[in-house]
Amino acid sequence: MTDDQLDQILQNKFGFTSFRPGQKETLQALLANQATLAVLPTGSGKSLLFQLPAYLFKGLIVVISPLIALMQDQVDRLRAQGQFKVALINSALSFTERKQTLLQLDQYRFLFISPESLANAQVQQRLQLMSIGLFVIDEAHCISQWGPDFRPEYLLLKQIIQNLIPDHLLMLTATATPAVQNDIINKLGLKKNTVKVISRSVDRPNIFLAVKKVADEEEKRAQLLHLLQQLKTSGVVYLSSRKLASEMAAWVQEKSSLKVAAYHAGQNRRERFVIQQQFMQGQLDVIFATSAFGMGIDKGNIRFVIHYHLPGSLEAYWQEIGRAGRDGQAAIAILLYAPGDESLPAMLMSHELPTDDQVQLWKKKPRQPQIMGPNGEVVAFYLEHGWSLKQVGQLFNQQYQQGLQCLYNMRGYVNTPTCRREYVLRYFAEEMRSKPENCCDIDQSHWSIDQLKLPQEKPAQMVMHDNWQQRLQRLLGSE
DNA sequence: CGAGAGTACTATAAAGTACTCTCGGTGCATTATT
Repeated sequence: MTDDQLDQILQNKFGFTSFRPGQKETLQALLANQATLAVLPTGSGKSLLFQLPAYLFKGLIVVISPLIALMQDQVDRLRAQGQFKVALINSALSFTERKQTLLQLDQYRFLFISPESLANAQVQQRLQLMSIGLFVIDEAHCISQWGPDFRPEYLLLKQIIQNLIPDHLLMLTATATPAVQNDIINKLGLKKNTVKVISRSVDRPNIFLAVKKVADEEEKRAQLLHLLQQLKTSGVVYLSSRKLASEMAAWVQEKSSLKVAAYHAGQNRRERFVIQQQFMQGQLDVIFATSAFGMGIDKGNIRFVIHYHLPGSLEAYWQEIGRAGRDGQAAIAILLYAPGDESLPAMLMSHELPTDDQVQLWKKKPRQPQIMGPNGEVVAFYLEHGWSLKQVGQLFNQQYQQGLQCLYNMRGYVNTPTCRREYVLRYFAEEMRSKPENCCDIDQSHWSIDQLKLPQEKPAQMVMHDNWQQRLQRLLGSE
């Protein structure tokens, strides 16, 4: 396959005249039969990387996706493009729908599926009978981030890939340090030198970076309100507590003329969906969110992201602030920091590893995972899937050590005496090529919000035509 | 893990000490009995 042929497919089938940076290199690596890890920032057209191969390879294209909503998005998009041979398998499907899909799987070109559904033995047996042209892991950093302690099915992918033997393997992510890249490769049982890594700069030069150090909670609150009143535009405030997200939203609603709402996993899916839609359509100015808010959010004109709490890693921080300024216009990221803020993320990642005794006890009474504390079920999962006690111990230990290191580096960002952008890029093993005019609060110690010339959005308005009920129905299934 | 709130104790009483309690993030999947 020559360059010209790729260009032609792009033009004829997708209507684009040229590839975006990184796209062609990734496709060429796949064509050269290399397992490929593409680290490309949001907006660089990652979907094309599993859509275009439908014209390059025979066989089913399996896409692993972490969120049902993401799957649904991709499926909708493909269907809108006229590609109807698209299936998805997840818990939103009824039993009969799922059975039908599995039976007719050979009529499809694409299958979107969660790692949990893929772990199902029947699904795997069915896939064994098919030839798989391309196996894609979307949001591949989840293997490293969520695999060990939160969604252990991610760590089954290694075995599943070895069983299914897909012709091609593609891992996609927007944010991964070299350490995370290696972790992904290791946890999938691949050899580092057999994987082609394609990466582009993670820099987002249109986002101004700032840290506001405050003395305590009270000052932080005041500072937040002050900032929101100055910004007067569309943005997200991230917090690490559901309760506080709701409380702060209510407080700001009362103290200002802004239209705001909270968003976290404690709300039901309907509520969350409506809030997200309202935000996307400009009916809400500010969302007070936990880390539940983000993946799959594609709103171009988010002008600011404020962190009320310290995230546990720079990767997480960079992903969260990366939701600002997607339209390329000026945006700002502000981290509020009070002494001692490290303790909340430290707590969130402290995994109480059960003792050997407790695991032995669980083995005798397998139906009582609660004897083992918070992560008992995850430990039990690994034991049931053939891990040894020692391996599980090592896995959790490694996760904990990495977490500590990440938090340490996050704190480094807060305290860095030199350019913040330089600090972040160094963390992602990049060099800074050019400094944006408005870079960060270290370079411009007398910065002000006015000077950044953030485009002003219209204040949030109520819009009556709402066209999302159908989509909601699909997301919630027959619930 | 660790901060902050609440409670019990002491035994001149008041305020300090020691303790216990509570709270804190992300999503798949939910089919079953002793």
